[in-house]
Amino acid sequence: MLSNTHFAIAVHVLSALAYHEGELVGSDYLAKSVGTNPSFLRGLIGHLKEAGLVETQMGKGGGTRLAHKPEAITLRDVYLATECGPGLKKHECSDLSKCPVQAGMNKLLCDITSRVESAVEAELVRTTVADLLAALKDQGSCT
Amino acid sequence: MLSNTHFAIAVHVLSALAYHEGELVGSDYLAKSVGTNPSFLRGLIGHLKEAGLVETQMGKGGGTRLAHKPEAITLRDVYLATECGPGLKKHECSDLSKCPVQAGMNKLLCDITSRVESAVEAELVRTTVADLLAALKDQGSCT
DNA sequence: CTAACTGTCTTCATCATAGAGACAGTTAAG
DNA sequence: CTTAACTGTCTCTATGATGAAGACAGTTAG
Repeated sequence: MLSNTHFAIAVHVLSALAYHEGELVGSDYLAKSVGTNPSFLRGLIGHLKEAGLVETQMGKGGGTRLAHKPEAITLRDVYLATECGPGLKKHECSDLSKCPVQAGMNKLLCDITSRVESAVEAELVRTTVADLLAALKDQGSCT
Repeated sequence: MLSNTHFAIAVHVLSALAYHEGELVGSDYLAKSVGTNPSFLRGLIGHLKEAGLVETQMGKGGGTRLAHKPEAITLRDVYLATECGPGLKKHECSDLSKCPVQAGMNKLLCDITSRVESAVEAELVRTTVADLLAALKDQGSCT
């Protein structure tokens, strides 16, 4: 989890949108800013939209903007929006083996993973997009 | 992070070793038990050995055993042993872009990742291999 | 009507990963 | 001493996931 590139890109996109708060930003601009291609980005933005983090408008002059104030969007939201499905690699224990350790291992790993998942979310919920933007501005990266 | 299959397999291996505590267990047996191939497993065991979690003995009758009591091995140890290097996908922001959000984003993402990393480790340190083994036995998976 | 977008599909190249086999080095047992 | 049974470490290969890129229908402002 979080190894997913999507999360990083989504954070980047949302920060960019927060920077241009209120405006509709095109996927071409965003793609260039983030360093990926518009098509891929539109797919990702679709997920953010499903999660209710952004709004899009089609047609000429269309684009994407935040659906809420930057203060109201936490990185946990971004994480849940991008980390589609239960992130855990299943590791499918084949139940064929006779090893006694085998049988219950899957359940155990699931438990561990979900506890870790919770810990990750608990950490991420502490940061909002507004925090990121403030940090960026503090760094003086705005020329 | 934790998306790594290695972690799950390592947990499985260490549980198996804990079950056979004291004995030297061969990589063939372990591979069959865990459901992977001996060669790959020997590589993984090499990492666990480097991390001081297990001891190996070469030659006839050789194999692997835990280097410490199961109570003394936490999942954090396993995590650090298997998750080689800084698990974060870099996402290499190209500094060519003019977008003001661009420049400081990398550093920000690194900060976030390392905080998440700490949270993960803090959760994992709460569970030991002994806990896993006890849970497995409780489940009655030992026939 | 046209230009400028999004949303969605398909195709392609790339890369990480694990499976598998091979082989030298090591050790116990006879 | 010889043999058998291991580990440690290669290499090769098949597979799957991933993102880049392009195409195109649908939508909307002017």
